Amino acid sequence: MLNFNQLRIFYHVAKHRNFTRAAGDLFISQPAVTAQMKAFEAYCGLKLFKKKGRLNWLTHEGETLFEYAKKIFALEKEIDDAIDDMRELKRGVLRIGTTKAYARYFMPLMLSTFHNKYPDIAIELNEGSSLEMTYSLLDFKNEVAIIAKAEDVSGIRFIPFSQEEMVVITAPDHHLTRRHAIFFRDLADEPFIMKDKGSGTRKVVDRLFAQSNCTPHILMEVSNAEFIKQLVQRGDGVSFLVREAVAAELSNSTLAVVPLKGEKVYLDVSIGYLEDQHLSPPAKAFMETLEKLQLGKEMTPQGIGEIMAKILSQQNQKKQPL
Amino acid sequence: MLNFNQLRIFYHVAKHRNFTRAAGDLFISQPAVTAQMKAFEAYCGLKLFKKKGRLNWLTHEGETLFEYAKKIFALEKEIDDAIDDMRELKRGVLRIGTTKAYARYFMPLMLSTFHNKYPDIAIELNEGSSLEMTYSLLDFKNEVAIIAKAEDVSGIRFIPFSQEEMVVITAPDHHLTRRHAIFFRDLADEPFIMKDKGSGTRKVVDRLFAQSNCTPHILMEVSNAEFIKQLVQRGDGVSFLVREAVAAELSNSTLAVVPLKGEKVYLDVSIGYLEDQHLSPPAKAFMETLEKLQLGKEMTPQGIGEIMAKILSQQNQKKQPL
DNA sequence: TGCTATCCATAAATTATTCTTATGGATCGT
DNA sequence: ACGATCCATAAGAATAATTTATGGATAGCA
Repeated sequence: MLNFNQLRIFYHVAKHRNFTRAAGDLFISQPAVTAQMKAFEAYCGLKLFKKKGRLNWLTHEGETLFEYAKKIFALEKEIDDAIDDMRELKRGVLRIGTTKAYARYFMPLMLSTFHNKYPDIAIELNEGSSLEMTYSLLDFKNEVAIIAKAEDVSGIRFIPFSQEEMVVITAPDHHLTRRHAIFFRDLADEPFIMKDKGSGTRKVVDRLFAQSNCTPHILMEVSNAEFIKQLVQRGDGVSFLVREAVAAELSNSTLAVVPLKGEKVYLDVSIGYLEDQHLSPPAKAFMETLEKLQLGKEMTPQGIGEIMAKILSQQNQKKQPL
Repeated sequence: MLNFNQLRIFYHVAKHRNFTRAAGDLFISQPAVTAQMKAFEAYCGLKLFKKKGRLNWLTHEGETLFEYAKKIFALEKEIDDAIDDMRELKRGVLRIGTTKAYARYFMPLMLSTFHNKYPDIAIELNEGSSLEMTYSLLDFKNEVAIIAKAEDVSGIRFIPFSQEEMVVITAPDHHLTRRHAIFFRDLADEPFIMKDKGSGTRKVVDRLFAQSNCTPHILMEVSNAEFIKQLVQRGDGVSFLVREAVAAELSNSTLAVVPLKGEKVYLDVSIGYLEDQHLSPPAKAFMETLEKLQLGKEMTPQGIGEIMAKILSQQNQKKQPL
């Protein structure tokens, strides 16, 4: 088996055609070089040097090996650089999983913040239901998941990130739209467009119906929030979604929100990652970035809207001093 | 400094995604692998593996390093192959120096014999005067020189290879041509075409004139034997050359030979190489090839003509059993 | 020609590295 | 729950690499 230590010493000897200077390069003593070169020639079964007086030449065989050694140690430098880059976040991949809604509504800003700070880290954003994304952590497809914590899964740690207000949505001309505020149980009387199983939204809705001791009249079970919005808009039924997801429709009044009596309902958004796995440097950096966004987090629920505002103000602060 | 031992172990671990099998590959114990991988991760400052139960995965960083490791160890294999090839004479260079006359008259056959036996060794044939070729050994331009031993040079060993008969050449219609035999001193009366200094032929001629107590009447001093032959052919003078060099002209009678009274004169052809330098495998193989050609060498002078005949008969012997 | 500086070789001792043995803990399939 | 598989840990052993000290050879220089 080729001894790379000997090859390295050979490389320096060949470079200088001088044992003593090679020793200097490598911060070892000259006899060490002599010994290793003797061993290397013995391993090869070839004479690699010719000595004329105090001049040192390479044999043709030595020259051949020198060419290879150059390639090897050029590659070694590449490797060392790659290691440094990965450690210093000048290279790497951040694999995040999230739901379609999150991907659409607030991951872009979140990721652009991260990308601003670590421009050399490639971002891989995967979408799926909260549950799918939770499992994607377990088989290492993603390192971080930004999802509604659907249920406790052993091995995964969730830390709360934001709380999204959830609202009853109706068509603008829906009969409920005229009401000032309703009870959640009132929704049991309406055709309800239900989000698919596996989503955090569904979990909240199920819980609320259960707490209200009634069962929804489910018109349809849909995974795609965009589709839900269209159905509601057509007046086929009502639904219950994260406010942020209908922000555009509310501002142009294609959808309406009916206030609920009592406390506001929130969807807890968490950041999940594997409990006893080290996070990769990019993932660690991402988590730190997120933590900073929450630095001034008050006790009051904080939605992505406020977080986004914070991000934007931070970016402005950064730009001003320049 | 990157530890190639660790990289090698990492490479095998990554290949199998299994520490124990890597240990098996390398004929070391599994704890050795564990220890080295721990050290390697510490060196990199990066987690390289993820472990899920008994399954082992590479992190993205690990995958990146694995790609590099593959390149490194592919190169290592190339190096090992190159070393083997060079040792087994499947690769290499034979650098020979010789005189123009030799290069023309008998190196081709000699080298084709060698090339037959070692088809993968490249042959580099350099030409120059005997003296130049002797010095070319000293500065490592050539490893072996086939020349007339011009003079003792410290550090170079000469071993006799062949003895070439030297003959007086004249134009077919020259007045000497009619003589049955002449004394060497008779040549002092003729315009003599002298070979240049530094050649073995010149040395013999000088010696013979000195022994005959006379000085030649030098018409011209020429380095090129072909030119000498032309001058002699024109009848401008006589000269004294190796018989083998004028074989073609003798057979078609464009030149004539005048026999010398007394013993025949020979030019000693030697093989020179550096005394205390190891010969490269190709050079060693070449020397052995030459030695075999002389195996049945008798005490009588043996010229290249006889050696060539021997080579040819050996080649024929080889061909017949097939 | 001898002096000196440079450079490589050698030998013995030391230090560093790598590996082994022995053992234990975790996981997974049956 | 049991055995098989696989990795981790620790202590000691084996191996490899290096150092120090010294000597010999060569070449430049006085």
